[in-house]
Amino acid sequence: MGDRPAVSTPAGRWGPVLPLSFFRREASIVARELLGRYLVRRFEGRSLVVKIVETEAYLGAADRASHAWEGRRTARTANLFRAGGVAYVYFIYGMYHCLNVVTGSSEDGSAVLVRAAAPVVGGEEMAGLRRLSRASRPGDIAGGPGKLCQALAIDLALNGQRFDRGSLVLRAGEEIAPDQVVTGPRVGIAYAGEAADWPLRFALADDPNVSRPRL
DNA sequence: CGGAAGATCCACT
DNA sequence: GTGGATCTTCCGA
Repeated sequence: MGDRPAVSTPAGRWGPVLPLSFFRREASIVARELLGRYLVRRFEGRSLVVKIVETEAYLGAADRASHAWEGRRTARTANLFRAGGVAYVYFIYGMYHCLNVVTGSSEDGSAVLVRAAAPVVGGEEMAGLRRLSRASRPGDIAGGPGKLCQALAIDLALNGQRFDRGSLVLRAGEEIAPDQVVTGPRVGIAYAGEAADWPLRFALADDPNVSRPRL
């Protein structure tokens, strides 16, 4: 708790922009502290805003579930090995993208997957980007990593972008009390052996936008 | 150079 | 609950 960097720059509408120092810490700490933050996407002249409600930490070379497992460095994962504060976006299952926030120091390959968020501004436009005529249930807009990227028009064009400037910015948002956070094993990584059980998934308790399986 | 698998989502039974 | 969509990425041969 005492290791949170000061975020006292002049506040914009959704709180101050998170400084690069916020990201350059251990991935599980950043994953927990990203809950309640606002992700502001500038797209075609408008702002789309969501509040992060679910994250997962990926620890790098020692984590079999991580794309940086055993230090793997490929064209795809290059941005994972940069210093914290940039985006790592990848394409999966032939049709979806996933958004990661790179954490820690350069070379350690750690990151946080942004799994789910609550719509705050631009719900109508996000529903359109998702190709939903209307959102019928909570979580339809951004209740999963693939949905979130569709809703915010995130694709490989944003790979490597900084989160403290540009068209995808993280702002301080709300302070989340520790008893509002629930933890569990990560989703979709059963192949990862011992790492599959590590409690690196974080979510806001009882938030309807959290993806399945519920924590 | 081929093939298998994937940090997902949706429709259908 | 199950399977199909869809294609990049990566590893092994």
